[in-house]
Amino acid sequence: MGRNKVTIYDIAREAGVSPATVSRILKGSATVSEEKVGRVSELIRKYNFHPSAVARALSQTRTRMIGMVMADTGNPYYSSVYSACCDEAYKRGYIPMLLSTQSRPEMEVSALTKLAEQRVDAIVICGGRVDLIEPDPVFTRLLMSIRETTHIVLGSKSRYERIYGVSVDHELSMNLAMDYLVKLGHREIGFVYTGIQYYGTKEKLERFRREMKIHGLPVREEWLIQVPGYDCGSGREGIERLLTLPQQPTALMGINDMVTAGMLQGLLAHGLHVPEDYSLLSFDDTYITTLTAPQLTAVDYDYGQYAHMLIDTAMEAMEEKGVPANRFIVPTLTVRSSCAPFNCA
Amino acid sequence: MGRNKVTIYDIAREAGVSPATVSRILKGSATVSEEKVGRVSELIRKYNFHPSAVARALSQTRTRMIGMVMADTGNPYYSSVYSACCDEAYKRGYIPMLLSTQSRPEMEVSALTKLAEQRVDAIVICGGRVDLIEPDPVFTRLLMSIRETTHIVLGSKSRYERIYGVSVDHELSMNLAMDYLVKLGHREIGFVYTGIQYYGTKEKLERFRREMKIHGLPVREEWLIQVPGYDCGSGREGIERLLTLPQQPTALMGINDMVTAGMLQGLLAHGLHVPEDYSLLSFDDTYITTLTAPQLTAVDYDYGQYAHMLIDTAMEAMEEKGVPANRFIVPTLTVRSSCAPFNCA
DNA sequence: TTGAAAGCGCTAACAG
DNA sequence: CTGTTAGCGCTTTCAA
Repeated sequence: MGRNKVTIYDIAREAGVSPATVSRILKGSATVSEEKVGRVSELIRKYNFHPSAVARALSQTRTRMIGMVMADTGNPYYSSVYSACCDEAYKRGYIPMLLSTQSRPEMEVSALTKLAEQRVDAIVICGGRVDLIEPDPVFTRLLMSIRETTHIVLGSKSRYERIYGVSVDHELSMNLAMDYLVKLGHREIGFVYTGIQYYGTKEKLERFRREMKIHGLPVREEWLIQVPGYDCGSGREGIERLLTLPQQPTALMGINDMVTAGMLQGLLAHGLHVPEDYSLLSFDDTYITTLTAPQLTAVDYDYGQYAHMLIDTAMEAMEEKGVPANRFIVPTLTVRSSCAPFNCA
Repeated sequence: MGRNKVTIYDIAREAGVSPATVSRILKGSATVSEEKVGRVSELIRKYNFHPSAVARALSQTRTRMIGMVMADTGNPYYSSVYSACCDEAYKRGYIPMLLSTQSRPEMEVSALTKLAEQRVDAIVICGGRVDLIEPDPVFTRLLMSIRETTHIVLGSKSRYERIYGVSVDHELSMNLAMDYLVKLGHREIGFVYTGIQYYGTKEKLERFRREMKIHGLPVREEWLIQVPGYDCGSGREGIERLLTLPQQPTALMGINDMVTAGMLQGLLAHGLHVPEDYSLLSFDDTYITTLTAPQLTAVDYDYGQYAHMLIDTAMEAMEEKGVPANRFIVPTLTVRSSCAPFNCA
């Protein structure tokens, strides 16, 4: 099977032209006579000829593929980013090659290596070790070596020369969340989080403390609850721990939609009501927020815009334009039904 | 950038050996002297040399890539299948190239065309027009033409010669669901569904009617509610329509997890309780089922096994083994908290 | 407007 | 065990 692939040589021979002419017709160079275009086009159709992207890539020393390394395609956050990036890449005539590392750090190395071998024209990395506050030296070295031959764009802040970053503004995200809750009258606010080793969490936590101070509210350390993962079960666990405390906040934030959905489950399981007993606010605003009852109010990133900037940055890097090292996307707040005003008795 | 890529020629020259020797070392053919292996390996490390998969593919006329066309990577069903397929492909030394068609039929054509041009060794197609009961002639023709050069495996039943299928057993799924509900004492069962143009839905519906008859239960047509999409909003809409009816079933099934989550929302919004007032049962059992409160009881497909069979079938097809045209994966039922026994008064 | 010919970077006989 | 050589299928000067 497939051994008998037809090539431009076959087409050329049968059409009585040179392979070069077939090649020209394939890419639509106008410098070919109508007549030959017709003959060749017909043969292309007749044989269902699909020119080999492999041969073309070898010859042009570029693949028109853009590699993507994502921490976890099962996570709706990443799958949203990915979907949007696909659209953007297609629009520009590129095809995305996604490698998911399934949250396993060692797979980041193999993913990057594979993409380098595939000679993708650029690599977009979202999540994983690039987000670590404490950079991993081995991984950094790999990144540096690949950067010599392939353009790299991170879906987070870049601290590296000649590696670009497009990042959510985590601090502004927290601001939005806090402002909203405070405006609703909440003065006692808790936060269920995970991943302090990552920038996103660290920045949110720091901004949380700062904003509390600005608003003249006391930070209650026991309401800052660290859980093991970004999943639903972690959210439930957070609530279990919270509910053992003698005093309770009136509003709670969860680090992402899954954790917050878990928190909601936990509260409901205890016969508590949202938003009557607790206001709940989430970060990311993936479709998860619309699946729960009540639906979750969440800080929202425009994934379309995010993807656009990611791919644009990659394109500009390839065109050797002067690209700014870091770009940020501005979060907004999408209000649904999980938060209510708090009126102190 | 990247123009100065190092090749096996550079390595060979500097090591004082032939390119062929470098090539042998790269793939680990044992027939090279220790000494040369050492010298070459060192240079490979020194230059961070990554052999070009493009050149290799051209030379071997195979890419070791397996293409995947998925209807909607945002849908957790497909992202689960994809993740599992990634693992399976990696294990076998293949790398997956995913193209999402974002549920737009016209993108199926471009996705297949691109994968054919990329010369992937096999293509796995999940969802989209291949699942249509009424096959699309244009699409079928494309499929037939690609099948001449590339092995194709469908994530559903295949009706085509030399195209293989790995499919969920939809009829058995419905059986499992019905048996469970009937065993709980439900006699009045409704079904919110969409996609009658697809096999999966048609088979479920037919089996639903048949099972009702077998159990001696009357089918109430007004409880078979067709909604516009596979999303949460459709589920809510289904419930709205159901609640206008004079009589109500005691148990409801939703065509997938999103629809069922929407149904749950709809019921809760009306002050109804699950499972006390209505039992709710879903199909697919993606992680969505664990995000709602109560968590959803659902018919479960083993995605790991599904992916395994999909990729295995592709491998066997490539090895020209005698592959059975269609294989099925056997569903199971995962019981959570959305169904309760029904005791007629 | 067209064709010849030299690559692109690797692999795989085939000799030696 | 190792080197030479001829592709793999397309693009791209360079001439004509």
